[in-house]
Amino acid sequence: MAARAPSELECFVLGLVWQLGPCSAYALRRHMQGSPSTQWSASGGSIYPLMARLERRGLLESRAMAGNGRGRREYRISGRGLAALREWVGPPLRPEAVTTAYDPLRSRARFLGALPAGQRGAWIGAAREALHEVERRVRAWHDANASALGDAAETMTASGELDVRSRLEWLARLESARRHEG
Amino acid sequence: MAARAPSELECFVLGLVWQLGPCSAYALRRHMQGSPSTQWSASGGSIYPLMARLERRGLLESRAMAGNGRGRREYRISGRGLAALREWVGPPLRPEAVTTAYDPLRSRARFLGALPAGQRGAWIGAAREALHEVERRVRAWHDANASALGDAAETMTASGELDVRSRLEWLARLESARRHEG
DNA sequence: ATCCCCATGTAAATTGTTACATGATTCG
DNA sequence: CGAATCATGTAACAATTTACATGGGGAT
Repeated sequence: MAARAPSELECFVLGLVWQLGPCSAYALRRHMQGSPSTQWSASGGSIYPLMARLERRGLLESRAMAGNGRGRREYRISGRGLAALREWVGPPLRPEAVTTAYDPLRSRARFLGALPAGQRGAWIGAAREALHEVERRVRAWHDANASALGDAAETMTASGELDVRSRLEWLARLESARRHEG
Repeated sequence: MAARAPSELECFVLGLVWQLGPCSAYALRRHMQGSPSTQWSASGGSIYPLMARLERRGLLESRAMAGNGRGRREYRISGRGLAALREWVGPPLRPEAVTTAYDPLRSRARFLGALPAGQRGAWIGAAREALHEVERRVRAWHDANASALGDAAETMTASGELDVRSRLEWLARLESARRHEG
């Protein structure tokens, strides 16, 4: 009867509840949807059943919220929940797991050579422009949320500013590799 | 009766067939499994039905291979397949799509603060070690496959050497952000 | 009263994985 | 021949998304 290991999204939500403090499922969804660096859609179809599940397993606790809505509940992380979060974060990742599992930009860049030569530069330019747009959103989010989160490192990972910078460097290297061929 | 847009994995396989030239489904799987920068497991359960599907849709063509195995077939990309590949690669990605969609390392790093303070440095060290291991595999793969692929940029994106470098920089910045807190 | 937004929930479809089954070939 | 390996295929399962349904509250 070994309880199955929680999924990535389940642990991620657990982490968010830990980080944000007590909040409703709806507030958590809004937070995820508003963040510039989200890996999941935070759709109702995933979040509501997921949080109910986590409560049944004793990783979240909830109490009914006054005032608003249907069975509106406020969730907080339990002691067992924090332990589960640590069990998820802590163990070192295997080499296969430190490399990104799913990445549309890289997948496509890999076959850039299938495009007519004249289009490749424009493709890279458009990707850089999209990344700059993300950079702007990250800054805006950072300014709006810096106070709500903990330390600087936490804010940096939550906003995704680390990610954007890495990707811009990645793109620059790709461009320079392409340039050196003529 | 608009044919649905091919999935990411379907397009990725299309790209690989284009890049590798005519090959069997098995050879393609081996290539994917041997590559250090794979985003999919390349399991039989995904690849075989997928390539049969792509052929039914006219994006791949195949002919029976002599000699070996059951219905062993050699696939090549068709004209329509190349067009579909270009339609997938070409269009600029929206900002939401240039950011990685799924990333275990970043997900966990985001909640590093949930670990006891004394464990955080070790966690980052272990992640760096795992990335160095990937770096070694990338180099070995690069040396073994450089000749089989086209230009330098193609080899770099296929091996994932761009990715490892970016991630090591990402990790270094994370570490430095954590250090500046005490 | 009605309309719109907040908030929760459900059902179906999509996509991929794991585990297994099966057939052909090669090698001792 | 028998075992290991190459090669294809299937069936059950898991996770998430999309689209939809529903209910409560406030504003006009």
